[in-house]
Amino acid sequence: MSKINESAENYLETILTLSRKLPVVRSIDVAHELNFAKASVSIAMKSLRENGHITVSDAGYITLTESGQHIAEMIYERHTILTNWLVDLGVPYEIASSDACRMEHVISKESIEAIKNSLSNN
Amino acid sequence: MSKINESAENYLETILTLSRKLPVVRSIDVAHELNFAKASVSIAMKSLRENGHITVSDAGYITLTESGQHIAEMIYERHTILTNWLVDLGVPYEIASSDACRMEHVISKESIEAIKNSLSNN
DNA sequence: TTTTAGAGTTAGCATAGACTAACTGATTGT
DNA sequence: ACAATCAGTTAGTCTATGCTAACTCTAAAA
Repeated sequence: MSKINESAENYLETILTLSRKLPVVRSIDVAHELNFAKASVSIAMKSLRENGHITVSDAGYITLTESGQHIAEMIYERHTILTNWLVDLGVPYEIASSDACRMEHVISKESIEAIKNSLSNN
Repeated sequence: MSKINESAENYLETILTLSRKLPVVRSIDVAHELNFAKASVSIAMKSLRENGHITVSDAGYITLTESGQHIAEMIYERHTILTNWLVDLGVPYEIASSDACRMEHVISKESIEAIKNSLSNN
């Protein structure tokens, strides 16, 4: 369990968003989504599996465990908050989203909460 | 010249801020400021020197070149903007500043401009 | 049935960026 | 003068993360 880094967070978030678009999520889907080599994804999935954040069926279908789901949703929420906030400030969606993708892994709980609050009472 | 990465940006920013606090800036001062081993700083300074972002005197005094100064000021401005913005939202200064330190390297020109504008007409 | 394509894995490599240990050279204190 | 300290450097290590090349296995196509 545990042991989470920026890239792992990103993979988990990607698995979550893909699971909303696709009937099943495989390594290859993650690779295509992120434009990574499938070998890189294979290794990352192995590590996520070993750390208990995903399970992988015999058919290669990836499912988030409770901890994986938790992390993925947390990161996804951050992504949404940051993107909305930047878009509100007039930043084009594509740029806002790609900035959010990088900031979501480094911002503190406190700051995210503060932004979230400022969005609700705008 | 050129060739700049997140860690180099951070070193340049640190040299700039130290140069405002200290009569001269040496590698060891940077190491203390960042809590890095002096060997790590030595290697980083070598690279900054080779890329033309700093010069180092015989006595070991570090000076930013034009390009180094330019980058350092840009990052420092981002740091200030991000910190102020978070503090405005109610985030404690220490947290705001440390978040800014990580976000300043990954946010786009467009987003920083947008935040800057929102700060001026608040 | 034989070939081909798709998916996953492993081995080996590269870069970035930190670290410790050990050395050099200069300065300082006794 | 000599030892101790301080600053800088180099060598070698480690982790994180990406990559390509090459292999396996399965399923589909001819």
